Amino acid sequence: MGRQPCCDKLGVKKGPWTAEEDKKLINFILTNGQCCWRAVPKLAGLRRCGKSCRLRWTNYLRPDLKRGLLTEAEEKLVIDLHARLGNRWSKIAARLPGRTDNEIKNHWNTHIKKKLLKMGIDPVTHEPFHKEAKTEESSSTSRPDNLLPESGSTTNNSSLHENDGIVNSEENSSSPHENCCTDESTLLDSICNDETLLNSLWMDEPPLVDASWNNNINPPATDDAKNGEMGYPYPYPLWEDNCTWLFDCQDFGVHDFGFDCFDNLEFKSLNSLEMEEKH
DNA sequence: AAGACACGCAACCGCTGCAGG
DNA sequence: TCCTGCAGCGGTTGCGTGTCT
Repeated sequence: MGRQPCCDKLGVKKGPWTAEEDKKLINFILTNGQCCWRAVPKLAGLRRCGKSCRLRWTNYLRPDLKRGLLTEAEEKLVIDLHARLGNRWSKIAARLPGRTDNEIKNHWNTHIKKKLLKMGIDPVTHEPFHKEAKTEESSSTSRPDNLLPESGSTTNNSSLHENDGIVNSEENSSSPHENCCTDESTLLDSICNDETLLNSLWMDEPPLVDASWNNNINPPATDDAKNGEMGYPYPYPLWEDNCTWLFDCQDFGVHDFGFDCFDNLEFKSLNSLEMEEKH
């Protein structure tokens, strides 16, 4: 329908971001918050597509991001969530504070998929291959785990819990986890038997960590948020806790950017300034 | 030491869903 | 109700880096 491209293709830069571009984007978002992404490149003085800016921010520059490989616990959680949600990486990422959908997707494709294949588990259905072959013969009754109902149908969480092939104790007797890896099964079981966690997993609400960012870098105020919503074992990433990334200069010299202003006090005042501006 | 290959990650592309007019 | 524009999502690609021969 002649829809405009998301950005003016002419003069829009592609490829890896430079430190200078990162600096501009960070500066802009820290002072203005996340507004209309389409307008960001212009306002921030970047020759980038708004989409590209959003991706760069959410996947790389966001200060609440955890860096480094997924922990074993996170990996297990990803596996479990994938069994329930399928390739809905953003939903999965929403349950893993500090992790991005892209990161999880990459990790899945490069690590977890291979692991599962090695274990003889189909990474798509989370069923052991031999079992899958069996069930395909009498397929009408079986349902791949990744075809679970949309999260809108969360009215009967307990029944889901009981009936889900992954957690079903009956199913566990012939589960891939037991066959292939007791460590995996132990942890998965512990996750799956955690009613609170499971219920929360079926809720369609993202954890507060994301909400905080939707609210433009303001740290959560509630104790719930600090303790980790839904009883998550993960420490809730606070802005103050995570701003250290700026000083780590992990991939570029933040100090070279003139970001020395980013000490805790400055962050706090910055936050309060933003709050004032909004009111 | 150097070339080939494999791997992992960042970024892009195209599609979808949603909100506003 | 339809159309349009936007943000967001998931699949895919390409490049940088590490490892092997």
